[in-house]
Amino acid sequence: MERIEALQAIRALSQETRLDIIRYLVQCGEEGAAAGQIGKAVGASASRMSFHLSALEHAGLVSSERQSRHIIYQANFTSLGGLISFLLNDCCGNHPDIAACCLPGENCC
Amino acid sequence: MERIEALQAIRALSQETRLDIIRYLVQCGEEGAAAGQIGKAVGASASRMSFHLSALEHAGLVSSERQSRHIIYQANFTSLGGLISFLLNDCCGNHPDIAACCLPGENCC
DNA sequence: AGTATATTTCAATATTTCAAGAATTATTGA
DNA sequence: TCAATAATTCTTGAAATATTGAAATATACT
Repeated sequence: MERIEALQAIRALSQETRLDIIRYLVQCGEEGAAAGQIGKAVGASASRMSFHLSALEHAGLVSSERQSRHIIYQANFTSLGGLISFLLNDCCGNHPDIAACCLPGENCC
Repeated sequence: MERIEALQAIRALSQETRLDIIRYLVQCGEEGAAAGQIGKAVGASASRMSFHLSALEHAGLVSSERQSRHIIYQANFTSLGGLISFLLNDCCGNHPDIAACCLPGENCC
């Protein structure tokens, strides 16, 4: 993930409700969850959910798919992994305190 | 790192100049760099630097120390590592796409 | 067609954040 | 003490962001 893309992902995560949405969607895994269900989980109104989910989708951190009346959102694990790799490599590269946490030879070290 | 602390760190990183500052300070390592030197590196005025460095310090991502007329800033690698661990564990916990990047048994998996 | 459900869109408002420049503080050395 | 350097603080205004509630859209069911 490149600097600008990473910045957009970080911006998207930098808001409490949106961070909670991601944390919840990660727990939901591949199955994802409907907007209303996520809203209940994080305690936000429908219009707020729509606003924040759209921001997350725009940043590439979630994807969506309509299923009848519901719109199902899923965490984008590839993007999340890319963001973490950016922070590890480009942003914190090679510092022992941080690199110790990764496998050598993997894309994140 | 806990949720609120992580959120503050993410907010601090969510601005282009501040992200550049961290990237530069990480390159500088333990030695750190003076505010003016960082400002030259990232192309920001003195008052902007002061504003952004103070935000980063408040979030715990950098520390500072006066050395004669200069104030030397250093990246806080412990905090950066904590943020990455938070994203890996709490935020993206156990998903294979992401967990594959870490050592099993380490604090981040 | 009519009603209920799920979600998005829109407009208004409030809040936060950023940038620019002037003024201020701290330190050093002549 | 005075001048120079380094950095911070303060003020102002502009821009971006978040919240609320009402209205609109899409889908499903009867």
